This record gives sequence, structure tokens and C-alpha cells, in this order.
Amino acid sequence: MIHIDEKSSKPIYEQIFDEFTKLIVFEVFQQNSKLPSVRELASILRINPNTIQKGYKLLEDNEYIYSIQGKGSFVNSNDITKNKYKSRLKLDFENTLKEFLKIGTTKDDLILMVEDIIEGVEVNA
Amino acid sequence: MIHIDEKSSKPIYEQIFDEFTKLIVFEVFQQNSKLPSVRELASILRINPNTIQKGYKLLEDNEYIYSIQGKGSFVNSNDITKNKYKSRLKLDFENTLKEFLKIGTTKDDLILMVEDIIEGVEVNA
DNA sequence: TATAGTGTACTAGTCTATACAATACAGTTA
DNA sequence: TAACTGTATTGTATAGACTAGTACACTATA
Repeated sequence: MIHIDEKSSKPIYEQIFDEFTKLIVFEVFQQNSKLPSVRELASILRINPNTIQKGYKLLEDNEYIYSIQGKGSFVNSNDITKNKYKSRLKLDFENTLKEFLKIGTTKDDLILMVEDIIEGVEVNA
Repeated sequence: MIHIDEKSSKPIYEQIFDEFTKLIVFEVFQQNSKLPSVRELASILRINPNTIQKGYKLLEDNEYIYSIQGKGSFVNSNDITKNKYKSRLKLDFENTLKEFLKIGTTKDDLILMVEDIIEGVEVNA
């Protein structure tokens, strides 16, 4: 379900965040569904519970999940999570686009690039 | 000329890389022009020479500069540096686009987004 | 009520990457 | 020769990531 790369330079708790973000946004986890408990996931992945907790804390701070003491951690509403994710993506998109503009790439070039990339994805799909 | 943020979580040697990359790509440094020596820049920025060296090594590994022992470090040809930078940007662009497609954003939406962002930049310019 | 499971918090220790410090060597230039 | 370059090595200090152990408050259920 969740894949952690021990060799990655990215901290495990950030990987936890990334993995769950995708599962939530792609609706593998429906809204209000329960995430595995901190101790359970720690046991499955053979990672210290504190590290899992740190990842869950990050998810909660970013409003992807909410936690209730004694009950567990649950997925926030689809509206919230999808909008959060989309905002993050859009920010990335904007920054990259602005860099392209700085080095003189034209609007037409950029739109062509978008079309090329989409086409490439569709062919591989 | 170069700005280093001591408080940033990004390592100093990576900041050195990022700053010079931009100066080179935006042609503040012309091709074959000499970068400040390792010791000189270390003295100016009050940073350890080894850290500067590590940044220069990264620039050299990514073919933005070339170094000659006893002479100094120099900016590579504009063709090479600009292409390198563009490749990096394009990769970012592609990854973000693919994420958008995964969550069901359509081609038309994406092109609209590009146009909106460009318009926003032009207004602020 | 008792027990097991939940989130949460804290301290302490290990490990790794980053950065600094000091020194040395080899090549270039004047 | 002297002063400047890049490059390499060894050692030390520090911060962040991770582990380990423990503890407490809350919830659900038998």
C-alpha cells in the first residue's frame, strides 16, 4: 500500500506524507475513512512509531487528515484535499512557467510544449 | 552579487549552485568569463572555502562551468548552459503536468492556466 | 469497570550530512 | 621565486532524522 525508499535522501516522514497525499487525492482512501494507526503502520513498515506520527502530523497540518485522540486518524473531505493538492501543483506550475518566461520562451512555445507533453502521455496510456 | 540565506534548510553549497546557475543562464556572466576564486568568494561571503569548492564542483559536474588547476573556474558556452537549464525546467514542467492529468485536469484547462499565468506576469511586468 | 487500542508528548541516544578548520600539494602567472 | 589558482585530506562540531523507551489521556468494547 505504502512504499518507503530507505535509500532516498528524502526523510521517511516526508515520504509518508507524499504517499498518503496521493492515496487520498486519487481517492484510494475515501473521505472520513480511517488510516492505519500509528503503531500498526509502524509495525507493518518496520519504522519507529515516532516517525509515522511525524508524517501524520504533517498530513494534519496540511489538512489532508484529521486526528481524534483515542479514535484514530481520518481522511478529510474530498473537496478540501483535492483543492489543497491542486493549489500545491498550481504553485509549482506557476514557478516553472515564470522561469521559462525569464529565459525568453514565448507563449506559443509554452502551449506547444504542453500539447507535446500531453500527447506523449496519451500515447503511453 | 551572490546571496546566501544562512537560515535556509537548503545547504549552502546548493545555494551557491542555484545562484550561479541563474547568473550564468541570464548571462550576467558571459561565456568563458572567470568566476571568483574559491578562496576569494569564501572570503567575501565569509564561508568556508571547502563549501565553495563543493558548490563549484556541483556546477562543474552539471557542465555549467569548467575548472583549470592553477588558473580558475570559467563559464561554459552559452549553448551548453542554456540547454542544461532548459532541460531541467522542462523536466519539472513535465512532472507537474502529468500530476495535473492524473487528477483529471483537461488539456483545455491546462492551456487556459498557462495563458492566465502568462497574462498575470505581463501585467506585473 | 477493566482492558485494549487509539493519539500525543517527552527524553535520550545513534547516525549522517553539512559546514568549518587546518594543512598540504600541484599547476599557472608575473 | 612568490603569489595566486584548483584540489585533496583529515579532523571536529553541529543539526536533523531516526530509533528506543516510556508515559498519559481518551475511546470503544467485553
